[in-house]
Formats: sequence, structure tokens, C-alpha cells
Amino acid sequence: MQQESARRSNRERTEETREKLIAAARRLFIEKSYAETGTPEIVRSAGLTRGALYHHFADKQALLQAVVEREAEQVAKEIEQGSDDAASPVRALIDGGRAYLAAMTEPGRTRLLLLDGPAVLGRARMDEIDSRHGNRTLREGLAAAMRAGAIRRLPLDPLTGLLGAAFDRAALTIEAGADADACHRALAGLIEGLSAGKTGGAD
Amino acid sequence: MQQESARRSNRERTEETREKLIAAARRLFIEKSYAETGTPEIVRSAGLTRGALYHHFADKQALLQAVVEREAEQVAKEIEQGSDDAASPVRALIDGGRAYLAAMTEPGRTRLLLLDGPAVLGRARMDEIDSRHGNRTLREGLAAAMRAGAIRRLPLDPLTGLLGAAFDRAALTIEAGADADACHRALAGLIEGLSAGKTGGAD
DNA sequence: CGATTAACATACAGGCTGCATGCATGCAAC
DNA sequence: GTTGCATGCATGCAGCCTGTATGTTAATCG
Repeated sequence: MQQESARRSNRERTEETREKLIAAARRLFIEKSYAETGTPEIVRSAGLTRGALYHHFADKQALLQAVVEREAEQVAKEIEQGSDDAASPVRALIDGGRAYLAAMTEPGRTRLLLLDGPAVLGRARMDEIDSRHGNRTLREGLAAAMRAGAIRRLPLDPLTGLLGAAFDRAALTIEAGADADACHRALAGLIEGLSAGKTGGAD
Repeated sequence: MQQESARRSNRERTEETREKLIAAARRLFIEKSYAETGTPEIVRSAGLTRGALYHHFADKQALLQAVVEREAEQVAKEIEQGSDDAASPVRALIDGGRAYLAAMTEPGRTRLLLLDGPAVLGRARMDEIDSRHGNRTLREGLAAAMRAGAIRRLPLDPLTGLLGAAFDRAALTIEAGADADACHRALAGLIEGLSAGKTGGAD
């Protein structure tokens, strides 16, 4: 009766089910929000039951974490594809930022990665995910620019976090309907300031 | 029997009850989180019942909004008290930032204003609250500095948002145990960069 | 081919939210 | 001042959700 569906191994079956759950959860978490989406709705949308969900994920939070992790990975991939070569380290940073903002245009990413993720999983877990995917390229870019003497030397990790937060906010603001070009200019100004600001470095 | 409690007018009674609910909710939202705190626990902690809560607030979100609003107001007040006079516009910005970070040291404020608030109330409502209390001073400071020619001219509103986000992230990072001084330096570097970076201002 | 384990569905317990109902007290008008 | 209404608040209820325990089918392995 179930020829094509029963022919898959346990391994494939697991992968497929997890995939369906993550996809359905992603869809609903984006459309509504994590809090306003119930597990019954998720599994209904995935064509499964809550039994499958709680078999593969410890709880609802773990499902969100899987969704977030995958999304962060995807964003990192798009950024790396977008910014390969750059004239100068500073230009590389600005280009990377632009690629990040472009990636965050994908609907729902801001909600997943910047709102629900931090609130539900906590900033610690989000930082850990971020450092593996999102902020990694930014951090490397800043380190390279510092080594090259293109920007003033500042504490690397805090600066990475601060700039990353500025990028995040820019993504949110743009999605909220603000002037994207103005945001890009402000962001570029912030970065360029790092390169020129060697005057006040007497700390 | 209830002499001192029955002697208050309806007006006072309302104020007092709302106050108790907000205080209890604040305490628990900070200790745990918004999501993990139930209304039964809140009213128990306040010595009331859920009837009182839902009489004064439309729903649990409205209670959080009241808590957040009050907290943002308090932060703004502390900042204004902390930074009165400043030598230069740029120094005023840095001092203001330092005052903000100091205010955000108060336990739980980061969770209320930077995590649960945006996630539950949505960024639109939070932006509205922020623009009335928190970011207002920052925005005015940036505008003044631009008028004085102390920093390069960039789109004001986006820049305010971006810098505000950097401040927020600094507060979170510091609370997470990072080196506070390094965060302060990175933040100051970001701001000072705006003042020196007149090279790329060909806009 | 029998036994074990994994994948999944179903049923259940506890808790929570929001509302509707009910009571008691403050308040205003006559 | 007492009559009537509105306000402040407590209690009870309906519906939903989460997490878990139990049962069933299908795959894997000796």
C-alpha cells in the first residue's frame, strides 16, 4: 500500500521527518511568531503528529534552535558567496555588510535570528550560534583590517559584537520600511570612521 | 476591620493595585522571563488575584508593556541626571553612552528592554517607546554634534538606531561577563570615528 | 527468523490564558 | 441619606497548549 513511502530506510525516514518539521516550523514561526505558534499547528502543517515532533526534538525550544541554526548557516553561506574579492579591507567590510543586509531581506529572517531567537534561546546560545556562522566573517574581516593597519586597533571581540548589532539593527530598520539607502550610508559611515579615526587613539 | 486599607479612595486604590502588579511582574519577569512567568504567580506575588490583573490590564502583554515603559522611563531619567555638562558634542555622546551602560547595569533591565520587550511587544512598539525615552537623548546628541560640525553628516534616524543598537549590544555583552572596559573603548572608538571620518564624506 | 530498537501515533495530566459571572464598595444625584 | 450606577476585584469556567507515558508498526541485527 505504501510502496514509495515504506521503501526508505530508517535513516532516510528520520532525515525526511526532521526536515518536514523544521520546514513547517520555520514557515509558521515566520508567519506568526514562536510564541503564537502551537505544536499542534506545526505538525498538522507538516502532515505528522506531535509524537513525531517530540520523538525528534526534546521540546519546542529545540525545534526553534534547529530552525535558527539552519537559518544562520544559510545567511553565512549567502554572505560568503556574495563577497569574494575586495579592493581594500575596509571595502571588504562594507561589502560584507551589504551582503548581510541583502541576505536578511529574506522574509522572516529578522524575526527568527534577531527577535525570537535571542528572546527564547537566550543571548548565550544565540551568541554561540552567531560566532559559528554569522559574526565569524565579520570578526575575521575586522581582524584582517586591523592587521593591515586599515582601521584603528580596538578590542576585537567587543567591536565585532557592536558592529554586528548595528548590522542587525539596520536589517530590522530596513524591514520596517525605513530608507534602505540611508541605512547603508550610515553603516558605511560607521565603518569608514574606524579607518580614519586615528586621532583619538590616545587611550 | 480594614481601617487603613478601606480608607483610600477608588483612585488611590487603582493606583496602588496597578503599582503592585507592575512591581510583582517586573520582579518575576526579571527573575525568570516573560514567557516562563504565569499570571497566577504574578498575582500571588502581588497579594491579589487574576481578576484584578485582567481588570486593570487588557492582557499579559499589556502588563509587560507597562513594565517596559516604566523601565525605559527610569533609564532615560538616570541618563539625563548623569550627563549634564560636556566639553564637546562628541564627549557628550561618549558620556551619554557611558551613562546608558551604567543604567543598564541594573539587573534585569537588559532582559526587559532588550530581549523580552522587542520579542513580545514587537519592534514597532519598542521603537515607539524607545523614541520617547531611551534613544531620544542619543538622537538629540547626534543632531547637535552634526550641527556643530563635530561629526560627519549622516542620515540621522538610521544612525541613531544603529548606534543605539551598538549601545544595547554593549550592555548585553557586559552583563554576560565581558570586559566592560574593552566594550567602552570599542564604543568610544566607534563614536570618535564619526568625528574624524570626514574623508569619505563625498556624498 | 526471532529479538531488539527506532519511528511514530494516541491518550492523558497539568497548567495557563482570557472571559464571564458575581459581589461589594465607592460615588454621585436627588 | 438613600437610591442607583459604576468601579474594583474575586471566582469559576472553557479552551488550548505543552510535555510525557503508553501503545503499535516497521526496520535492523545477530
